Amino acid sequence: MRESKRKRLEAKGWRVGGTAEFLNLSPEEAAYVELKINLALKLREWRTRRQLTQGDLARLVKSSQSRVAKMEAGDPSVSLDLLVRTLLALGASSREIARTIAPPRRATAA
Amino acid sequence: MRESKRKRLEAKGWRVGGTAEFLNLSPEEAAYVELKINLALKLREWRTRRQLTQGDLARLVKSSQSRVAKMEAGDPSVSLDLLVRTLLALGASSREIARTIAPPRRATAA
DNA sequence: ATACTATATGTCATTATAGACATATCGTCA
DNA sequence: TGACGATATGTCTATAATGACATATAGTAT
Repeated sequence: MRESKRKRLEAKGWRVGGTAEFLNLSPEEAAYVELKINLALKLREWRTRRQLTQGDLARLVKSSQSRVAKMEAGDPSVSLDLLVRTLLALGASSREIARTIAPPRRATAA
Repeated sequence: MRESKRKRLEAKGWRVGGTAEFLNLSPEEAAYVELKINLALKLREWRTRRQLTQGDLARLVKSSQSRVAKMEAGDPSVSLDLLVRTLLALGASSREIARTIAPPRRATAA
């Protein structure tokens, strides 16, 4: 991506709720990493809900356990493409992905 | 990504409404390309709305005119990452991106 | 403690995507 | 017609992301 140094740092110190504005990120950079982190969290949620190990999922999407771990960790080396493709492979719909990226106003809440 | 041959074909013959199921794509592959195409269309919409040429936008996001053209054409060589980053750079919000990926139920409609 | 299973982390060679540049195509205006 | 501005398309080298593998670190049993 653009500057992998920064990314490396970002993804290290993240905290679940209200994620990444404590570093000197431009608004759109922050939005971008938040978006990725939300997808990452959702991915783990889906995988565990479906009772799959990282290895299982890796086989399912023809990747590797380590890459799945990195996806779920929001590692800067994983692309949106891979995250989205993997979520789709897990059965997520476009709408569910959209909701993950940004919940609609007044969501019914799970 | 996975099979660039296919992708090459996909992105060629696309039609705006109800996009890509006329090729032998798996459901999730289809969802993935639809998602990209929707973002591509939105990108052009935002750029033209803001009265920017592809060259202007390219400078804005430190890319090149040709890459912007490819983004808007849904070229398989452009990543979700680039599309999303560019939309964010144009001022789109996560919610707007989410709505582009999948409109919420019963949208108020523009 | 050891052994086993799941997950995390680091590295590497291969592959995909990047920006850049040339050039073709299109539209419009003189 | 030709010239100009915008967009499209093809190709290049450089860079980033990929799967694979090794290995470290939980966690949970016995």
